[in-house]
Amino acid sequence: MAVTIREVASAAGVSVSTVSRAFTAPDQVQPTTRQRILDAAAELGYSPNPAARSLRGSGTGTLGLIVPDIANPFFPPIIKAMQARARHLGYTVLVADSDEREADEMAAIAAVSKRVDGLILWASTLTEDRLHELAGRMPLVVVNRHVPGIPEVRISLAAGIAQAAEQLKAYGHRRCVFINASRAELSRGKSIQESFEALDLSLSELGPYEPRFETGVHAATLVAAHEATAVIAHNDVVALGVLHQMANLGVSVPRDVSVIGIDDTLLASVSTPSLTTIRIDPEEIATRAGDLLIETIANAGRTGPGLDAASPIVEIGSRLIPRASTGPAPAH
Amino acid sequence: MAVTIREVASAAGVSVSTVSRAFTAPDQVQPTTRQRILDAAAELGYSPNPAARSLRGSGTGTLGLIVPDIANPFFPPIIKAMQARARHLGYTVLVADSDEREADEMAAIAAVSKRVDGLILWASTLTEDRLHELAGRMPLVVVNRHVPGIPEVRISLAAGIAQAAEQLKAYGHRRCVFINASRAELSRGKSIQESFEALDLSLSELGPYEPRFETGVHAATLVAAHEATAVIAHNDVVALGVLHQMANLGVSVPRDVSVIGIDDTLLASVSTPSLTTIRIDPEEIATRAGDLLIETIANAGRTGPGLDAASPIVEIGSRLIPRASTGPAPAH
DNA sequence: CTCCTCTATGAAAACGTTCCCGCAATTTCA
DNA sequence: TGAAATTGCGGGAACGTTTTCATAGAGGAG
Repeated sequence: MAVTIREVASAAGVSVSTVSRAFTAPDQVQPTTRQRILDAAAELGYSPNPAARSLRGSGTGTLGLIVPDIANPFFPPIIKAMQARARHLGYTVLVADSDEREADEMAAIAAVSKRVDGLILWASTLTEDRLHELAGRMPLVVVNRHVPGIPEVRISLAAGIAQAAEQLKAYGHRRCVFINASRAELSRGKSIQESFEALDLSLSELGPYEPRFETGVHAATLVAAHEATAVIAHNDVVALGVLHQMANLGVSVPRDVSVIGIDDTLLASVSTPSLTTIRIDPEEIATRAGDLLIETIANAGRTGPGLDAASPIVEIGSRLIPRASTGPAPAH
Repeated sequence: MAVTIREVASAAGVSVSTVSRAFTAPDQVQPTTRQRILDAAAELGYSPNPAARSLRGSGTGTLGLIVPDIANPFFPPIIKAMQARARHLGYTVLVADSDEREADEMAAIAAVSKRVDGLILWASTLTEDRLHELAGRMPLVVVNRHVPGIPEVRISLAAGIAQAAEQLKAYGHRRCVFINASRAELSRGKSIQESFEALDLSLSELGPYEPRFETGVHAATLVAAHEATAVIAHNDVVALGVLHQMANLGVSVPRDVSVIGIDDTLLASVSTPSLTTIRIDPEEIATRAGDLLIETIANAGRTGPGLDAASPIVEIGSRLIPRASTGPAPAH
């Protein structure tokens, strides 16, 4: 039914080998011949069948991306950016989500693993052993997870947190609250606590909770008890919960209390007041993770799997996006 | 490198044909033999290679979904639901976005078309001719687009709009404003205008604009001039723009003005005040569209392409989700 | 003029399945 | 009990590529 390489070959008066080469190794075929082939292909509407292509062993041309939750507003821009990057590099991206459950993640991996050349696992729930085993079978990149020997992209909130502390300090805040729902990026390196202490700001930690809107609602009522004038939330959704409850309590943001989110999702820019937040650039993370995977794939082909030198770690920074939910601390 | 059907065959002491049958037509092989094969396969960690499988002609086991914009918060829940549904039915979903530009949509289609058994095109920008041509080459389902002869899922906002009108009427509103940024679902059937007129409510239309937050900000300032006490926005993002600007203007929602969004995205439930909106169930639409495509694929295999009787149209309803952004009209 | 080295091309194997045929053994029916 | 139908399985072609190997011709060096 579909037009095959053979038809192109006979239309151009060459063998199938030459047609194949005209596409995959254009400089191995004489310019005039190549042009004739390309013309014939265009005329017939030919494009190579990826199934046949990958069967013969040259990879699938597809990258797998497993995220915890596609519907979490943090991920769609990342998916979009990775698609764009991958398409630019001649790859397709196959996305699946794990629902943050190990069983579902395994199922997702099983479903895509044979269709892709490599996998990006975001905040994987798998054990270290399983990840190593998987890495032995196919190129792997983990994000927001550290496993020795596996290439990794890590997000560092340090810069963003430091800037948040600087801003709050400059605004005259003294006592702050952090609503914790366990972000892997925060458990590493200089902790949020240290960043605040360095500026002589007190920081109380609430939680750990689940990263939900209701968590913010709940935590907001506790802020007063801590005599705090600023809140940093686990992410934008939680921060919006805080905003919501503050409004209910008749507490004005930012006049009485300042609120800071994390992620800079769409939510942050469309809330009222617009939300000061710590941005993690989706394009950067998508590009770096995608490129790292492609590099890992190339290396696997070259040196064989398992034989990795120091597996690379790339770090993504963050920065504060000041908006309307932060302002001067109320005069005491 | 990977374990093939041949190794399973020799491990189980049968031919490759039998192993193949054990997986694809289990009732054609004797139970004891089948079990032996399944055991051997499990032991070796065998799973069939999709590339080889699709090469031989039995489809790719993948559904293609092209949406205008992955990062639009309306789509991620739909993508997620379709993935879940498809996995349940033994399919994988390959998602791409068109950025609402014809050229990009063509590129996206070209990139995925050879890898999928069929395509779901959401609000396609392609011409009717192109769509017909495409439908001749592969199973196709369009959503939010009407093309004679092509299976279609359409969203009807009629019920939701009617309920919105009912609620506003009951709350005592008289004059309303609709912020238009061209929704295909509204241009069909009983128009929004008619729904309101039927309840003796006046409705002024603003726009058409772009469906952006800033559109809501802009439109909000115009509401007072229309002496309206209720606003229906093109979607939730625009509605949040309205909320934002109303707050700026010192207009209280819902005390002075009621606001209604469309889509019931995450935004609606986490805004302050929470947003009354018209919900389109993502699970329903994903399930119906996915099932329709699978059905279309099955029919194409049976009767050959192009030979379609009446191509089915399935309609998805909508309903009002009352939240805190609507309330009694202010006493005049 | 001969031999050698390239370069451009073709022939054919291989990739891992599925599925059509064919064969034997078993069951069914008269 | 014999013929016919059915069942369970194996052999092998086919799917559309890529890639290795071989070959023919073109040049270049001696």
